[in-house]
Amino acid sequence: MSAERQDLRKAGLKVTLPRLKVLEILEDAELRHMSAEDVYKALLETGEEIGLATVYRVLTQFEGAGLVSRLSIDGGHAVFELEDGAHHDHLLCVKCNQIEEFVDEVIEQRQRAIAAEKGFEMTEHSLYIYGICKRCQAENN
Amino acid sequence: MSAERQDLRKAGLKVTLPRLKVLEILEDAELRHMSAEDVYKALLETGEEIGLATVYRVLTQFEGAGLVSRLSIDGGHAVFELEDGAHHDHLLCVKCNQIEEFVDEVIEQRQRAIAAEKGFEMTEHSLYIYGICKRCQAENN
DNA sequence: AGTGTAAATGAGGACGGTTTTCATTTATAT
DNA sequence: ATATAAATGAAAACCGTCCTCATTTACACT
Ligand SMILES: [Mn+2]
Ligand SMILES: [Mn+2]
Ligand SMILES: [Zn+2]
Ligand SMILES: [Zn+2]
Repeated sequence: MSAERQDLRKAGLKVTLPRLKVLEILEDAELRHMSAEDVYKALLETGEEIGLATVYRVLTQFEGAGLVSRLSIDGGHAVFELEDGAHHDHLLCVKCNQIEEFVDEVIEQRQRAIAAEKGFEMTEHSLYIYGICKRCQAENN
Repeated sequence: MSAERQDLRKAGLKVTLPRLKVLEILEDAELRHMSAEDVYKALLETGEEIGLATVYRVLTQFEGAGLVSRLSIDGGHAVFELEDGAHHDHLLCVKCNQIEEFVDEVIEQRQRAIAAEKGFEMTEHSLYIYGICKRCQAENN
């Protein structure tokens, strides 16, 4: 039994072809961060005829099961990535849409402190740094 | 000439009734953070028959003119607030949708440092802390 | 004040990403 | 194998936001 089948079973999800294929796409993709549309197109390229609605459904279920996490990018569409258990935040290039990741314990700590100061019971946070990546600076000058 | 008229003139915008009324709503509202729909409903309550499309247009123009700023809340609709020149970030209650503001220089600094480390030319950032506010903790236990 | 002109408005439709509906197919327990 | 609940695909619905275009309005110049 493949690792993907086990992952789905553990997540309490029936092992179906769409779920297996979506999981494979996410694992094999060169891009770590993919929109539902990206996943859908990648499926078409491998010859799988899976509907876009199913892709959305499966990704949402995967999120619920903790297999993937969803980024809500400023004003646009959602982006999904395989969940690896370790929290991180994102840098987004506004020119080429490339996404980089980072972790900063100082920021994490300050966030907890701010929530505490305000009497908030923090459930999560979302931090995006927007800018122009190194490559786009060089190219576009 | 009212302060609002001057503000509009300074922003290079013709002084029209919809723009004056939207500005008044934002200035007089008990809530500092309002969606386009909120503004639209507030206008209806004061008896002004201003179309929702116009509200969106005016808010977008105000944003362009630096009179208001727009928050893009996780997965939902945009929220607008009067621009006061000083950057700040937000805490959002996931129960009652109340919004609080904060400024943290340590976080601001770390963000700049991270962008620099990655070779990014930072243009902006968005930081939201989600949680349960003090009041909702007390009520909902 | 009256007039011309460009800009702004309102109504309704378009739009894009996402979700829902419902008839059909499929996975899994027995 | 069979039964049954769950999953799927196609198409339509949804929702916040933006656009189109005919009409109205603000403002500059008499
Ligand atoms: Mn990531
Ligand atoms: Mn604010
Ligand atoms: Zn780039
Ligand atoms: Zn609350």
